[in-house]
Amino acid sequence: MYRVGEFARIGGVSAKTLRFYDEIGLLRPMRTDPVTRYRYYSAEQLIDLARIVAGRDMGLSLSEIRRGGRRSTLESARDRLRRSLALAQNSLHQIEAALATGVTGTPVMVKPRPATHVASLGEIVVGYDDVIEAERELLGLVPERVRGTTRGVLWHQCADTGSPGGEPFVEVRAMSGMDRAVEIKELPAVTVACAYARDDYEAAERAYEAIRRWMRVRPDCFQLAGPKRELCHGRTLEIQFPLASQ
Amino acid sequence: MYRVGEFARIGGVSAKTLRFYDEIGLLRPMRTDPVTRYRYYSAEQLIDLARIVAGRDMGLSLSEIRRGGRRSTLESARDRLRRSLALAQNSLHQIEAALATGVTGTPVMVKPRPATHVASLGEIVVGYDDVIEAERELLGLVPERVRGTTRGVLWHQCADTGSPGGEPFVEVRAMSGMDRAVEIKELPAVTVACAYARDDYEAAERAYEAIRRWMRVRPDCFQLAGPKRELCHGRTLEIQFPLASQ
DNA sequence: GATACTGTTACGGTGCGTGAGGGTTA
DNA sequence: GTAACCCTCACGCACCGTAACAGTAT
Repeated sequence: MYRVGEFARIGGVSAKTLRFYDEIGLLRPMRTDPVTRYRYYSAEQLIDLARIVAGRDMGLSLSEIRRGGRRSTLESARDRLRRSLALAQNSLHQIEAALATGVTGTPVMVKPRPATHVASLGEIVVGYDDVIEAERELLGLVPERVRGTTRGVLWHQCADTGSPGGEPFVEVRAMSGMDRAVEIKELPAVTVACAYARDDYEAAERAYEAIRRWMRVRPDCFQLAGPKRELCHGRTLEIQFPLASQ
Repeated sequence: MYRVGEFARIGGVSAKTLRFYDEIGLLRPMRTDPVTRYRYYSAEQLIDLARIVAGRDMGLSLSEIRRGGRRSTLESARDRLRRSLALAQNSLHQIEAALATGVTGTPVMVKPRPATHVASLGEIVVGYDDVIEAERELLGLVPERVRGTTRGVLWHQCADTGSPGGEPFVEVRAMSGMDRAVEIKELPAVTVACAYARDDYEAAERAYEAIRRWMRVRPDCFQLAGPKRELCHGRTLEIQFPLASQ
């Protein structure tokens, strides 16, 4: 019979851990002195402890260990581990990229975006002033009560000319009651890399450059998937690059 | 100005998270209505939120994020990530090995062992009965009051003959007062893979086989480093394979 | 008697998720 | 009026580490 301290030393865990396992009923000592409350463990219980520690090392939770080593448990734990491993890998990429490109840059974050219904004029215009004009026209055609809160510009890369074309859009909540000139389409759900800029040209350029650099550092992870989105939140601009994770 | 729900949707986090960040002072809303306690965020605060989320995605803790993106912070976070990545990789190996070799086998665990002083006869004997005999002799030569609680046998692999030789040992607490025939040596600190068996021959064989299989599945991680140890805890046998992590 | 154990209780840390129960806004 | 918001508690989770204070084994 061993007391906690020695049993802990032999088993390679802390006495505190053993007390905890006792408390939650995961590994009860063979005998507990009813007067002193001292815990006494038998040598055979080293086997039980080994099973627990082995499970812990495989990333199982204590309740999974308690349920015993069922195949399905192990499989779900494996999937969980794979996912968290991918996340950690990604974090490592991020951090190494940040260290490489300088710490103080514009922050770039990744987030999933749900699908949205938007209205647009259905045409792509080139040139800054024309985009502004098109936006004004669009807002005139979509009554305020059907508008959602999101509006901005989709920037298409014209494959032939190489010059970017803009397509202003507003989110809409209802699909009817619209002028015939506007076209309703769906912005598909997608994960985007995004950066913010205060609404001036230089800041916007810096944000674009930050995302471009961010993507250049991870060419193996992400590819651009679809037109870039420029969203307008009051005075703050949000630049989104849709990503296809690869 | 946005209320928490909409700000959360735009920023890609939950309203709960925003309330939490407010509570800990990480991201205070621009304005809080003193009567209703409603939180109101400005568009510019999306930039602050982006910095937080980007940091989180890099695996920084909230307090690290709060301290701002110092280079040293990022470097220590990177090291932390590398370590936890290695752990997770290892867990994944373990679990895949367990799935491959069958779930219900003898559990194998890894643990670090501190260095120990032991007494032995200084000779390696071959044959089960001879080992038993040598052990008896050793125990006769080491007085009980200097013995530690650990005793067992070191199994050396004789390179020439290929046949294993056993060397019984007992842990000692004092280095003096020993018969001249016994030799004091140090079992070095080492990480071991271990398995337990009830004290019969078949169970011991199964435990050996379990560790061998366990190591075969991970040839890239670990190599055998030194003589195997067989420890005797009452009726329970502990088999230890010293590992050199590679 | 000294020292090395052991006991219990309680709090802390990470980053929120999940209600419950009740006001507020459009 | 009625959704759809929002608020503040307060607890839960996973796995122990770390005191603090007091009794126990050798």
